[in-house]
Amino acid sequence: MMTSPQSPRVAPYAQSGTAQLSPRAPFHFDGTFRKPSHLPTTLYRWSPGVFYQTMRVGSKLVGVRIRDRGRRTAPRLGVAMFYSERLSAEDRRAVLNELVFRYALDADLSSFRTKTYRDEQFRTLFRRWMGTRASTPYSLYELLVIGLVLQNTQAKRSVQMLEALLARFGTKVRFDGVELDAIWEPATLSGVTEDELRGLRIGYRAKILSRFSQQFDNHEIDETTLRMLDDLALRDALLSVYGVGPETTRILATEVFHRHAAFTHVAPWQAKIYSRLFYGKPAVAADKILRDVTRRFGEYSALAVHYIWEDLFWKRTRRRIDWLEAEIRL
DNA sequence: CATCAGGGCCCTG
DNA sequence: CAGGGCCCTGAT
Repeated sequence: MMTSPQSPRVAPYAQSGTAQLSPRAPFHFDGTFRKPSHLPTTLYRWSPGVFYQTMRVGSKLVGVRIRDRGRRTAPRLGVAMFYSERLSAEDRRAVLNELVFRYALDADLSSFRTKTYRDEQFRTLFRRWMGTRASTPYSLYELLVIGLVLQNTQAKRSVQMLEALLARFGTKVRFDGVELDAIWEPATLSGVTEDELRGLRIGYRAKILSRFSQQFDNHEIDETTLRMLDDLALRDALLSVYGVGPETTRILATEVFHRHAAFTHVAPWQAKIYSRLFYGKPAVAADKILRDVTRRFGEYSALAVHYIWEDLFWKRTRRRIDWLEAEIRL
């Protein structure tokens, strides 16, 4: 068994560029940057109107602060970038372009809005969150790592596995008074054996992590290429990755690739929750839920469900929801 | 103490 | 196409 050295800690970054972004209206800042149903990690930090994360641009690991500088109908984001040295104009541009993609800042939600505002059951909820993007701060590789530690366990152990991996392979980054962890690059794991990974208590996931990391490293999996595929081809490509099944594919397609129709899978524990939300009863079959939601929201089924799901978990942050606690076990 | 299920997926029959 | 097994951990 190996010992786990502390993750490298880079010297505090200085501010190295600012910019403004203008998302297409409507844009909901907190709905987009805070996802209360997601695994809480040390990889980002949210508080109302402010979001911190890191982002890799080439070999550079850049700190990013995003602030709400507008309104829902006239959105504007103040972006500050932090790095150990001055960032080139090209690097700054790359960060901004990546933010536009990761948060779908130019998404046109007008027909989604029209459709959902006609939904009798949830129109108030859709009004409350309109402008929220189905998004994630993570790259494909990073969300794959998160998805991996989420598999076949409960949130507590997922956090523990992620912490162990970050302590061994991650980087700590300090900027603007915050300290965040950053996920390693795929190449970092190239010389690492499966047994060594198992030593971090990630179990059978070691094999999966090794395999897809290597595929990223040798560009067999390439996020930029995948972005250009149509929904079906993307789904096939993701499903073909060893260790990636229907649930992880749904998450990646929706949140990394913004495929708003990607409501393609309902896990049993989720079915119980949707049953309550949509039908007001405890146990509607997953395939019925899938059919009904698809018929109801069509090409926006994944985005619509995202609003409804996150709204529930927002409520949970404010007051205990007994029936929900029984289903999720954190 | 032993047993079991968990925010999933692979593999076998 | 259904169901057992997988690493490990905390709950029972």
